Amino acid sequence: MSTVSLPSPRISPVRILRQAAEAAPPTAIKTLCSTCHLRDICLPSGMTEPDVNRLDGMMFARRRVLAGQTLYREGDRFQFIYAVRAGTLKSSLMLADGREQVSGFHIAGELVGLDGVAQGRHASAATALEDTEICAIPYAHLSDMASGAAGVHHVISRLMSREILREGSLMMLLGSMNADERLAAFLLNLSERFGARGYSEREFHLRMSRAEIGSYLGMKLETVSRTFTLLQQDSLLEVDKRHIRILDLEGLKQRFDVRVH
Amino acid sequence: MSTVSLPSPRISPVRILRQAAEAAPPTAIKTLCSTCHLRDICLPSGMTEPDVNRLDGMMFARRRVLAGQTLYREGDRFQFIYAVRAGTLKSSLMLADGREQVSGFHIAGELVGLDGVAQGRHASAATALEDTEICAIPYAHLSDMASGAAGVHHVISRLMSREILREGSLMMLLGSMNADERLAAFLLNLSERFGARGYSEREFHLRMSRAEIGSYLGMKLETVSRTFTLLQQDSLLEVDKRHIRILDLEGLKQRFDVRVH
DNA sequence: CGAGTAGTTGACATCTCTCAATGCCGGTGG
DNA sequence: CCACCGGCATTGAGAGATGTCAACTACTCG
Repeated sequence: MSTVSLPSPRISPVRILRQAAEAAPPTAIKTLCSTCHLRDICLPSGMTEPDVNRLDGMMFARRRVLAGQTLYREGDRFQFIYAVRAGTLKSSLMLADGREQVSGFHIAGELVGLDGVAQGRHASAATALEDTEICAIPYAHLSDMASGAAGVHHVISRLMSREILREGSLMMLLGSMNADERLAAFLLNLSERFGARGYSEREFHLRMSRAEIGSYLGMKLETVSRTFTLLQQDSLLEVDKRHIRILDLEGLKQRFDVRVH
Repeated sequence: MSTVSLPSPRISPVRILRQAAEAAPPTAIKTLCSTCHLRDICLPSGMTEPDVNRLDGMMFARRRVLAGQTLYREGDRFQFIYAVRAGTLKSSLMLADGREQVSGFHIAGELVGLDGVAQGRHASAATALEDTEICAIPYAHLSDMASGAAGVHHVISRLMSREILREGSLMMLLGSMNADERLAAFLLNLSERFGARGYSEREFHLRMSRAEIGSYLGMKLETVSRTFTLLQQDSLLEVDKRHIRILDLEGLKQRFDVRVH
């Protein structure tokens, strides 16, 4: 059993997925940003106090999404963006031949669903990788609020721009790195995000399968697996299934700086 | 000599780049969105008339960027977003070993520079691939205007979200397609963008080198070249250096739908 | 005319994918 | 309690794709 880190230790990993089951309706629980333990890294980050109070006025509905359930699917009408309170989600596109392309992973304090703004429909699907809890933020309200408060508008814009940056760096990764550089970059990115949330940077539990990592990084699951053992042989990591311990953070950085310096 | 299409036929391709030369200071010429020939596909697209009039009030400065010159560089302070009036730009990141990673190409009617919103500095550089003309749009003013006009705010958000989508689909491309599928997808994407601007969908002149295409698509320039000849052998294209004629648009689509159906 | 840049092509090396076998774990049913 | 099964991960061997290095051409510029 993993002794490890990461969101919501109280959510039992035993509770298991029934693959297709639809997400439960919103519960009645409402949430205030100003008292949330994630307030400094989530939506309200960078807002002035009056703006955060305005957010509080919206009383976001909290919702649980069990492992394997979807929060929204490709083509669904876009109404909410979602803040992850605890747990992990993946974003993915279904290719018509049935395979999926994973386009991102989202952990506590991150926002999901911004891809819907352009067309009023979600361009990707979001699926929980473990039992997960989110806040549903009605985009229309947020948007209205933004036109009254420059600060809020700016925060939304920054969030979206950050998303652009995130994808830009992934592109770089896919475009010009080989397998071990990609995996190193991926692990370092996760490590950093965990660190920023107060979890261990050096030891964590992956919530995604080898296939999902592979899809995200543009390689096959076997290559992911081989690359894990390679990094382990080089004494950079200890890997036990999904449990990861980084032995040599610097070495890992160099591994992926080979190309980028 | 290419008889071909694409922006600004009046700009002579002969005028040549002095690689490092800095962009000229803004000229005094100002521009109105409401009378611009690109108004339906550029920034004002989707805005109400009063909102467009407000844009007119800002009188965007027009500016010329000669081939090879940069509009902004990685790390530059973010002040403007730029609308391409005529010509072609590329966005790219410099990897520290000196190589560049191209992250996008931009033609008339498209916007460049949104990547700066997140951090107040540009995360990429923009370089003209031919003599190019742009409108400089002061982001702060636009942003101010947005907090007064919900429509403007929404337009900005949509633009940014569209950028996210664009990158998302590129990721898919890099992640799960092989060389000929990538090149086919790239050409179809260009074809579509040209078509939407009233240029020929089937015949155009590439403004970027094989190396730039390769960087963008995550492959080496030799592979790009080989793949061009492959598509030509399959009678899907006629290629003469940068002059492209698509012989079989449907065939090309199938080529890249192999995976996506 | 000589030098430099861009593109094409060939031969070979390297990497990743594909296919297949195996091991491990947890859950289920006899 | 044990046998069996399904899902996930690991590993090996060989095939296939792309990268690397190098030669050659065409074209432009000075």
